[in-house]
Amino acid sequence: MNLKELARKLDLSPTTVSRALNGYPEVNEETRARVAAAARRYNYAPNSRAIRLATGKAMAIGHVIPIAARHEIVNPVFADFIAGAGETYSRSGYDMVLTVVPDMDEERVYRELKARGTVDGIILHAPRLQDARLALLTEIGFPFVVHGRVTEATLPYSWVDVNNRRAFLRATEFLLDLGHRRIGLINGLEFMDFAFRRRSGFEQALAARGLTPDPALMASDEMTETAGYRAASRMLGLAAPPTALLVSSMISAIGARRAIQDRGLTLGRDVSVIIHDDELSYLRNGEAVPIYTATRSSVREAGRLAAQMLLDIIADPASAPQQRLLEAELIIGQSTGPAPQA
Amino acid sequence: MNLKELARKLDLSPTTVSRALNGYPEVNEETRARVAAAARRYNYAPNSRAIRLATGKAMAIGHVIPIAARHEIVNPVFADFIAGAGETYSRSGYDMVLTVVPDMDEERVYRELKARGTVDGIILHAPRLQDARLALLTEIGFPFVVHGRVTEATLPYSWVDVNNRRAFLRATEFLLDLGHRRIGLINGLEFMDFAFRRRSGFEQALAARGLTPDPALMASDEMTETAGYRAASRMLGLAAPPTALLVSSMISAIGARRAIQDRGLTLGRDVSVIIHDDELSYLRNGEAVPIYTATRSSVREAGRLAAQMLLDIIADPASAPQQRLLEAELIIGQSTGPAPQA
DNA sequence: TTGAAAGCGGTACCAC
DNA sequence: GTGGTACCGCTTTCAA
Repeated sequence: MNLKELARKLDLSPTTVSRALNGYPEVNEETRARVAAAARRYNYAPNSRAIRLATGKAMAIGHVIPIAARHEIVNPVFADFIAGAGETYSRSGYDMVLTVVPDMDEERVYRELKARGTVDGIILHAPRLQDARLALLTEIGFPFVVHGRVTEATLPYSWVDVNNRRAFLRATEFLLDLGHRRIGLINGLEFMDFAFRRRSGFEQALAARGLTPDPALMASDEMTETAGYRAASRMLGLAAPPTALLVSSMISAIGARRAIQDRGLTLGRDVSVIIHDDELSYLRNGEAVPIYTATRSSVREAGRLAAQMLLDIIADPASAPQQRLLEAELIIGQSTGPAPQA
Repeated sequence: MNLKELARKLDLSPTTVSRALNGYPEVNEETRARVAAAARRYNYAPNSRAIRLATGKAMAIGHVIPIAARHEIVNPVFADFIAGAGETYSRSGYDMVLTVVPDMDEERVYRELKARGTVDGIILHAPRLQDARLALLTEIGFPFVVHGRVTEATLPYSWVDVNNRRAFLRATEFLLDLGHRRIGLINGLEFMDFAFRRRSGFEQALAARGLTPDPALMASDEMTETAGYRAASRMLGLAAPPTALLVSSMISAIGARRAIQDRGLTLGRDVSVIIHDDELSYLRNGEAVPIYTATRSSVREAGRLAAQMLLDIIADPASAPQQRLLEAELIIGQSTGPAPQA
């Protein structure tokens, strides 16, 4: 059933039917009611391909995942962000198009996405400290919002980010307050902007107490279980091992825990662990546990916001750039961390 | 730049330009070369909205995630499947549309997806033991492939699945061979088809040795850290606690590990753990660890296959239904499991 | 308040 | 081998 057929059944013109269905004011209310009833009766739904061609809008937003960051898609942070964005889109009648691109021809993909008009705008994931995509998208005039920030950007741009620096600053301070002096940082790849910021928060907290970060107690690698295991294992094998670990992702933290176990150490006695990007709700019930920070619900909220921001910018390009910094929902449980060694 | 403009520049008709670009044989090769050059020069890319309207194809596949299974999106299994499917789509010029639907109006969503022609077909995720969506999609004639199976289906349908039953059967056998007799199963919600199959494999292995499954040693809940913690904690507190745990997801396994620790037990000495849905590559390097099973790469392959299967079915509906069962890539590490108690 | 008709940017059939 | 033209199913002036 399409518009023309429906109009014929009603003995009306397609124009009027279209107007009635789309809430135009000039339609006789009685007519509108008849049309609405018929539409329901015949299960009419407007063809989205036709609407898109006629209006020149794609009614879709692209989420582009560089394949280099493919493990990224498995990252709960990414998934939560997507879930949040999806809520916004479905409320606004937009589709969410997921594109996985081999990073060799990233530029071609973005250019084509624009030229073919598949999507109206883009959410950029996994930004680097400096990221060529900003300039490209700005140049071709493609609306976009970055999930995260690009520290070394030279152009204004829109972004939504969680305050990674502060989250790690506070977590580090917390450990310092407990008396820890040798804290290991197991971080993501630090050409990624978020990882860079996390380290900066970590170092800032140490510096504020007059401490110099020990390079041996800092690791930067993919946030996989393997990498977490290796990093933790190496640090714990040092002559002066860390008494606490600050881990940048839940996945690496699994590896870190395993490393602790393999060395015959006990979490919460020999080592405290802080996990970022994690949410263990049972910890909220007041059970004795190590400390941790959580951002997962913040990230979902970031997804909702970023999507809405992009829709707003598409509706009114003059409103760009917009920025929004969310505080990480930092939750610190009751600590059973070790008495720090002298 | 659109087709008409490009044609004008070349002093050719839109028809010829279209044919040249789309590889029709009747075009003069010299002409084709000229057209190709101009297209590149002017950065021409055909408008996908126009193509879609003209051809009546959406060139897009929908992946629908029931919001009830929203944590599902965070599940590595889901993400890997998506990543695999994405590879297939980008090779075939298809888009992947992710739709998160509140399960209240699931039916409406599917009907509209069909009526509006947003996508050419659907991949169905998170199927239940019996799932009304099969009948609905079949009735409205919407091509689809299920990621997983629907045990109590009454209609033929297409699916791609990983052999969950066998994976859990083998894992259980492995533990039995080690001498374990009290094995705890921490499973997902068993109205979900995959979870049902996993339990069935578990029970089948026990039955083959004349053992009766102990209800106290079986848990079925969401695959969250919280649930994993609770289930493991409960089982370990029994008068006759399990000497090994078989856990259905990496996330629940984190909780299970934490429960083991909280009770002062040691993994690999007091308790063995098997994780499904997990891939710990460092375990492959021969380090002494408990046992585990892995399906993650199988799942990515499943995603590739399911996408391809759907594209084939769309191209030739007569080829449906198609089915494909993949064996889980079962990896069993060197065990450090406990000597089972008498 | 309603309708006729011209697009939107391609595809594909039919002539030449 | 190339071009003319009628769609695809809507939206959106412009007239009535």
